[in-house]
Amino acid sequence: MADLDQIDENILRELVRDGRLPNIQLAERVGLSPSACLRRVQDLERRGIITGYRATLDRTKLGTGFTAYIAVGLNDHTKASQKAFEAAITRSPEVRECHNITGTVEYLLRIETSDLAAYKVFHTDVLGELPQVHALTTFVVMESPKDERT
Amino acid sequence: MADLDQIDENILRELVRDGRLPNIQLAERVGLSPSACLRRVQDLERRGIITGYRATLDRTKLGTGFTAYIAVGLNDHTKASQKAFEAAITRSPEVRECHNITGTVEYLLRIETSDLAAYKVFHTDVLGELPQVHALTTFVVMESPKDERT
DNA sequence: GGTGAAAATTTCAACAA
DNA sequence: TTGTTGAAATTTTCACC
Repeated sequence: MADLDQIDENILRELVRDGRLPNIQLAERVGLSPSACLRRVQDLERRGIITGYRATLDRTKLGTGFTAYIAVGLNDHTKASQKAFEAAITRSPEVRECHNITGTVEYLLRIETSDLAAYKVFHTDVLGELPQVHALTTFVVMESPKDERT
Repeated sequence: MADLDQIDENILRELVRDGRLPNIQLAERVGLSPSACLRRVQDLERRGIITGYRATLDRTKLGTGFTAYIAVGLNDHTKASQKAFEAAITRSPEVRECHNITGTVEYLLRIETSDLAAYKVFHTDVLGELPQVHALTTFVVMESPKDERT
């Protein structure tokens, strides 16, 4: 699986916190020379443990300030229904995440749109039109006190 | 609000895709000189549009293969309760996201732990001990057919 | 894992459109 | 205001110990 020592874990923690931390400073924080540190980082990348680096944006300052989660219940639990639903979901850019969950409903979706009006269009014209969908419960995100989505 | 031109949007798109893209290459892709490009990136950072950079990890290769969402209802809706709850949540590394939502409950949390046993410990010993918490509903993530968390 | 040096990049002051 | 040039400061990278 992984097999990481304490230093590797420290490296990951620092890079998740700041993906642009200069290798020199990273080395200092984890107690290695820059070259040894770089070698470890490159190893972590090569092994697929670090999958990439991303800038994180404040989406409220861009157009896409509206976020909601939707719990979706399907009419039945057949594989065919699930596949059809997932296929439709995958095509919709408003859907940023789709999780198949345990519980009273089958799916939890994260939706991002420019505003409530755009959300309503998606809710009605896209989700409302899917024959597999039985119940929709919307939770509008008002604030995110913590958000460490990677 | 934002007021971004096409070049800014291109910069953001590239940096979300690869937060470590060297400024020289970024400049080339958006059609600017390196220094003009750097100035724009620094502006975007200063204006809070770029909020940071993160390494993204393959968590299945680490120990943290268990993911669940929890809907949390509080006893009351006072600001004090919310602040106390959010403070406790922020300290817990298992909590990767905390969203304040509309609906029958107040919060939706995303929890990541190594396995179900660790999750149970968190559920009982951390969340169960918070005096503000009234109701907890767990949704275990079985699969994520789409996941574009940034 | 460390050292040291070459290659590459970031950064910024001065200048131009 | 926005972009460019050029050079110094910093960082990355790698062969060798």
